[in-house]
Amino acid sequence: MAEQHKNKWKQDPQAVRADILRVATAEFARAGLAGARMDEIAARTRTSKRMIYYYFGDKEGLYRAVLEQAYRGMRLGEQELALDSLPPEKALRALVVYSFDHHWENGDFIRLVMTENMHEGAYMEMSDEIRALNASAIDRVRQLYERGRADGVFRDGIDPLKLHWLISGVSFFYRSNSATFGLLFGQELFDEAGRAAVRGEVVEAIMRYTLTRAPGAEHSA
Amino acid sequence: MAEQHKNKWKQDPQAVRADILRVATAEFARAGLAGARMDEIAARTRTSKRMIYYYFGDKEGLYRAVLEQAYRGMRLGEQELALDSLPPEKALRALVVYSFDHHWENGDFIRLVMTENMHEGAYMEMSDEIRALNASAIDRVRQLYERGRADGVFRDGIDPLKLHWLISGVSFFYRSNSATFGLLFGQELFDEAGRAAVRGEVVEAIMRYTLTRAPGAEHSA
Amino acid sequence: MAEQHKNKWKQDPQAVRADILRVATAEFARAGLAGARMDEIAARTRTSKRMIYYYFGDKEGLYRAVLEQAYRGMRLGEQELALDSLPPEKALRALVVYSFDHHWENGDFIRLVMTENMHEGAYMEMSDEIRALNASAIDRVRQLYERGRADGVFRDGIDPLKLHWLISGVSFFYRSNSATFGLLFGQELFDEAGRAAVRGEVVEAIMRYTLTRAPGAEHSA
Amino acid sequence: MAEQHKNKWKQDPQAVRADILRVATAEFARAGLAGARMDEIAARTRTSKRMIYYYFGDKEGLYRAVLEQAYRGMRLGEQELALDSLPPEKALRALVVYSFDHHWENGDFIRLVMTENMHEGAYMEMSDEIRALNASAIDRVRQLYERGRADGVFRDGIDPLKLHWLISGVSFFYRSNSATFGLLFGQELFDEAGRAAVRGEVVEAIMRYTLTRAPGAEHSA
DNA sequence: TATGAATGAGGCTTCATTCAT
DNA sequence: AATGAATGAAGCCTCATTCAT
Repeated sequence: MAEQHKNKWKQDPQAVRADILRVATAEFARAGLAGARMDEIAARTRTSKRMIYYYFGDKEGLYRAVLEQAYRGMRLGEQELALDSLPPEKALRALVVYSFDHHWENGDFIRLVMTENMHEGAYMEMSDEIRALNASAIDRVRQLYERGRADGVFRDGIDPLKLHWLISGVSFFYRSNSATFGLLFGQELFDEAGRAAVRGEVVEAIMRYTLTRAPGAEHSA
Repeated sequence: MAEQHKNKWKQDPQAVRADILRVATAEFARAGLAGARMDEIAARTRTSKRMIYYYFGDKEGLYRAVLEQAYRGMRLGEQELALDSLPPEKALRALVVYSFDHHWENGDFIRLVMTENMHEGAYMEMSDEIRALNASAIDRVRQLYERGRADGVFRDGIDPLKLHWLISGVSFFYRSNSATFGLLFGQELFDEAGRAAVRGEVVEAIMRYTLTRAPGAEHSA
Repeated sequence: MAEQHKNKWKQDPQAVRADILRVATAEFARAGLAGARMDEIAARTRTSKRMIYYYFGDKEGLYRAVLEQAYRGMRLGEQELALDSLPPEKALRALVVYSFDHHWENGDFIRLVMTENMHEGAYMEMSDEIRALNASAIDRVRQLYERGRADGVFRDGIDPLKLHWLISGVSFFYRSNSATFGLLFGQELFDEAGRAAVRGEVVEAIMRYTLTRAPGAEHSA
Repeated sequence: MAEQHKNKWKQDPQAVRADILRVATAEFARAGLAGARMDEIAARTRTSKRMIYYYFGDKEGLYRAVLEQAYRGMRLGEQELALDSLPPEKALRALVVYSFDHHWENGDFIRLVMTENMHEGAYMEMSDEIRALNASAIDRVRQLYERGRADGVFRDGIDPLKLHWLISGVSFFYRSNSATFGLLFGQELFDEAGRAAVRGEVVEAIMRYTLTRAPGAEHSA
């Protein structure tokens, strides 16, 4: 009776795998690869420690599976954003806003990527899937940029890859370094209002970087 | 042979402390707090494991000392940059270039800050010194911005704190996430030429964000 | 040869636990909490050091388990003494004799209690079980005393708790301080004959403390 | 200036020794031989760790010195009690009361003797001085008893050594086991009122054990 | 006589992983 | 497919003690 929550779904390998991955994601995100504890994961799982090894081989195998799923989830989320139906400038604004918020809301993903970077990308390197997933990300930016340049809204000479890098970078950094930056320069940058303000400036910066004329000119005209 | 370099300079506490910190910085930067190995640090030191505990108490105490020294070194380095003697626009360009390069060259610092963010800034929070060190960083940007605004080169309405955040953010991210970003989108972004190109775009973005008129106008005139 | 007795009975948790407790009891009794060595315990066990931590968590957890078992064993032993079938005076004599001998024969228990008192009872305080066990001990004395008082053999005004304390005290002290007392005043007090003599005097003292008339009067009459 | 309390009395070996012994007594009493920490002692001393080794050789040497001093102090205290000027019965009452209170007030001594008994008296055995000190203790009881027996107040057949043992035992036990006994049977036995009550019963028990007639008869007559 | 620095040996505990059923 | 028991290797830390000055 005290164990009633264990083994609810015997004979459902997919569910067991998903359960383990859910718990492991939280644990690896919390503590990194070295800091994560297999015991902790097993304890929070609906199944036993033995099953983790059965399904994932070892700690690194589990970590890799977690990383892959995290990237998959992140990229899938991005696809819900329909940029093609918007005019280029609005689409770019939407993309930046989305990127900024999406990163903020996915702290576990951020922390897994930080972890992975601490390991010099060694585990991501093993995963063909992750690279395939990201190829499309850059395409979206490229198409958007080309569309805007054709319209004359976006200036020439911008490398879509660097534009993507810039947008990702500030979005990522805002979340990844919120702890230290908040401590050093004030938590106000990271509360509800501060986040809106920073996001506004990020959009401003990206638009000024991209647009032919200064942003806001459309309003003054 | 493995022990040949032990105990060369007995009875020099400052040197011993410095030696330990040097080695520990590399190890914590390499593997994070959980992944670092006291044995590894001790082995690479001119002294013994016992002395590490003698001087720093425990692993966390050593980590804290490493973190403090890393911030100290980073901020001290920044002060060699003389911005006041340059006109605002050139000074800002110099600041961005310096920030970008300085972060790139200090990978250990970057990785320690990543580690610290994985720990939600828990150890930095204990250090009054670190906060004191960083207070001046923001002042430099503020003074520069005010100077440029007075001259009319910089537009109104920019928050120096957010400007500092933006510059730090892209500089930090370029290094912190070079592994994963390079894997996903090509290592060319991070080789010598790529770095120059990215740096150029970063300067461009910051200048466009800040200047009253579009950057490069000075050249075309 | 040193390892020949390892792992004879795999997969029998109760036996493993019991084995560990048996060895740990001897070690903690020998050297106290600080002086006991986990390595020593592990070495004398049929299992490994790792299993001690598996079952008992840490050194203090093991010590607590040892302490609880020691009290349990001591109190269980006492229950084999049937006092109700004897007339009060004889029952009290039997109780004192039993207490005196029982303490003497259980040196490990004595030393564990000494250890616990060195720690101000900190570990016993955590154990509800130990307190429950001892509640009955005082009841037995109370019932015996009431019976004797009803018969007029025991004088009025005695607090059963203090009577219990007195009996326990001398019984405990005879064993706990035999080393120092024997060194200072002669080992003869603690050899076979000396023990019988002291026990006789202890009984005499308790009876004189309790009886309405002087003890031995029954013989002279 | 931060160190002003160190080294106040350079060149006064006796004071330094006394200072070390004072601190070490508290530490060994607190934690026993194995649990005591040389660092802790050194830190609380007005001198340095090196001096402890200089004066006492090693930890065991220091412990022995502490033990000897503790016994010396205890026996010296006892000599202030003038029994010869009192009639035997009153003298015995005074002796019991004194023993009970004196033990209670000297918790450090009690704990050192407990410690020594955990070590089977191994260190006391090395000290001729301690044995010499205690020889006189038994003499005092013997003389008192003989005096009382000559008067007819004390009954025949009592062994002064056992009488001494009995008095010491209950006095010692009351203090040594107050933690566990208090936890098991209530702390009231050990508060101010409880202590007075227990002391009264201890006196009662010893008097009933010793006197020819029942105690209190003198009052009723 | 005095001190801060240094040390080797050993202490407790934790980890990812595997075994027996 | 599943579990509780078991494990070896290695982790961090503390101890009494001694050295260099």
